[in-house]
Amino acid sequence: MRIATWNVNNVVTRTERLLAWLASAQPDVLCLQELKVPTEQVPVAEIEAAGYAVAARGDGRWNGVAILSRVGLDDVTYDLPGQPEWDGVVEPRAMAATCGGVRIWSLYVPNGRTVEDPHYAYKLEWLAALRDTAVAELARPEPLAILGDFNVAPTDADVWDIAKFETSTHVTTAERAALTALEDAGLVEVMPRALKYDVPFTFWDYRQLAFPKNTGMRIDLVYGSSSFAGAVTDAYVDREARKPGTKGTPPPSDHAPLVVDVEL
DNA sequence: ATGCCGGGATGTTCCCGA
Repeated sequence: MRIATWNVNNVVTRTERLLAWLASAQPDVLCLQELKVPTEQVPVAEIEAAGYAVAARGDGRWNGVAILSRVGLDDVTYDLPGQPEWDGVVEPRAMAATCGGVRIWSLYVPNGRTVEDPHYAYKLEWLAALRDTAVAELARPEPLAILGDFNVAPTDADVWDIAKFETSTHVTTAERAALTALEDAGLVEVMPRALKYDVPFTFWDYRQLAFPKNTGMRIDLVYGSSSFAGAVTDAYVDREARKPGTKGTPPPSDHAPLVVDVEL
């Protein structure tokens, strides 16, 4: 079974790339983030024509998550229990489904912006709610996988130059402690291998030639229950999907897909 | 050269992303 996660940075702009990637990578389940369109604009017909059931929720401008599956899509739930609000709204940043016997979460963790910004406190509250959710989900009988854009680099090696992040979010002690709390709850991180360079970055900014210079970050992560993590046979970042297309075609997302193979 | 950001609405400029 092949399970993947991809922050697509607008699912309408990226529909053609999404369909091409489904055809080439052949995932059984794909978690998407940053749909950036209202739920009704998600290209459900095109995705279904490609052989996938889809459940999605978007809010129109930012956020938005989806799960695509060709191995069943059951018990779909939206939002974290106790998910904090932003500006009075529970944003569409988390959803779960049971696919092929695996309980799967698609997550888009808040960015945080700067450590002084209220968005950063929101991010930490959000990660605390995620930890509580993980505890509850680990009590379920199925193998559990939590995939998505965590907006946290687990170690200093997971950004291209830690010296550039002295005052930044994504690398703070508090954010990393939130990841450690997930592990303390019983989750295990599934580490992808690098297909090029030493660190399997998953994000490269659109600006300043970040992709060709490989000034990237590893912020899209996969955590699994021990039953899931123990069944992983391979995991990698598909850098090919981050490359620009031919002239005149839509640009890539700024994130690359993260692919996990499991034999359960 | 993979090559100097991209997407959206608040719209012809600004906010956001990480």
